[in-house]
Amino acid sequence: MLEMKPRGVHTCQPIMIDVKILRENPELLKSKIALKKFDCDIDAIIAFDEVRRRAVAAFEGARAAQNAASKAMASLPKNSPEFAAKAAEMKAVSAEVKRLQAASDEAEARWRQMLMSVPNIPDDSVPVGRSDKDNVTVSTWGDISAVKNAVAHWDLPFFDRLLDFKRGVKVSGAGFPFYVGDMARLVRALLSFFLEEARANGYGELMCPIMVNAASATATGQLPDKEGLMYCDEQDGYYMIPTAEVPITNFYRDEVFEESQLPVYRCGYTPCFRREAGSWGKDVRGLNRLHQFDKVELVKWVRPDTSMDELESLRRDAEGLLRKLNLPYRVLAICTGDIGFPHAKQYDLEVWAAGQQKWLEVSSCSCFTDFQARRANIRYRPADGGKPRNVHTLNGSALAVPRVLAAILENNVRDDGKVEVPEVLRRWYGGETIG
RNA sequence: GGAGAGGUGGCAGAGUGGUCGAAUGCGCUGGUUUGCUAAACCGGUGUAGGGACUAAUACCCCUACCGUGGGUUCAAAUCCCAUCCUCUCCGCCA
Repeated sequence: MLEMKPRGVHTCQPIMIDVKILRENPELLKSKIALKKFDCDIDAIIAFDEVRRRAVAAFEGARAAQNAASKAMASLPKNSPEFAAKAAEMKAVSAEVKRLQAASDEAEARWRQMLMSVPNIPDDSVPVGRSDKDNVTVSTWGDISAVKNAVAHWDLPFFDRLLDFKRGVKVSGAGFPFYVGDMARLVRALLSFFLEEARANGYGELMCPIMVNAASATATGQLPDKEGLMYCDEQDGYYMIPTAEVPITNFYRDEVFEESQLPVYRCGYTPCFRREAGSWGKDVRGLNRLHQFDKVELVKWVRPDTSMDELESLRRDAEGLLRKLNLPYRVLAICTGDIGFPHAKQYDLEVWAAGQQKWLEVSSCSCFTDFQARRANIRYRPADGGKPRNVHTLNGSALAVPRVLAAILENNVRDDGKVEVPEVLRRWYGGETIG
């Protein structure tokens, strides 16, 4: 593990799940979590909660006594023998309090660490399953049999000219291609289209830092376990973002909304960086899997009772892009065994790449309920004036550029070998074909 | 990169070892007064954890929190060290 210089303020509430559920309904929690693929010993955590509470109570009791004695001392004359005697007597008490405090702190730290290992509870509507084989196709759009002249995008005659992987390797390394000329313009057109659609759907745009501190990466769940996913700058303690979800979600870290402000929608375009060590070997060709790619991300902060509806509308917002691009796609409801650690529910959108005869994931729309909001300490104050509660957060790609680009290139080959650029992009692209 | 100043409650801003979770002002909020509004006056107004009691995330008790982490001390907002951040000046720079 890397030793990183700490950066940014530490969020002081890294409690991953609602402790109440843990205490009051452990069996339910256990059964729900068992549906996911993560190891997590709820019984051990509950048992340790008792240990922790005893340690905390012991320390706090001792500290209370010490504080009381201290207050009494404050009113004694400083040079009096009583004062000296009391001070001497309190030395032993002080040492004991320190010992109890250390024990309490240690228990607290270990407990938090244990809670970190508890994944989010899958929503009841999530299909039960063990692996990606059990994901459920909930809808399909477009006619994949209507595609003519389909070619894998890397076999297109202009591929090497407009997508320069070779020079990318020279300049950076594998997985860092250059988009050249018209292709660069097409990427820009896609990004403009995605952002304008997001704006029309009510998402306020952010241009984000693409390097973040450890506190941010922890809040969205990349740390502590997945640092291998990210490139990082050890010298200054920065991480290259794997998705705009990280800076955008952290935009409101440690903040409290008024209930009347919710829901809040934001979007942002960023390059995304993925080390993805060890995952190579398949999808190595072309645009399917890159170390750097461009993506527009949508993020929502919503009232808890609305989050599942918000997930549906988020998904529709992402789907709308594929429809307007006229690209066939399907929607998968990710099953309990394949769903991510912080996810309560997740849909993946997969576009049909006719040349490869493959479905490529271009979006993942997820509801995290209050899981990320707890880590990131994002709350709202209820309109009735009650205590602040955690919001629910959601996010979805809309969309990831390279695979959408691959699908456009593979599905729209004309008889003359050029690729027809979707109508909705021409406003920015400034032409009808590429190639 | 160099020099200096500073980080305190929603905001402004006191506080340099002991009833300080923290003066005061503003804001917000409840009330009194008042043709209405305003003013004036009185009161309330942070978060988290633990305990007790509960229908309760309400009341009560305790603990912690004055950027963050550590140290000194019987006792730390206050002293020491480290660190992050902000501001001003200089340098460098798209």
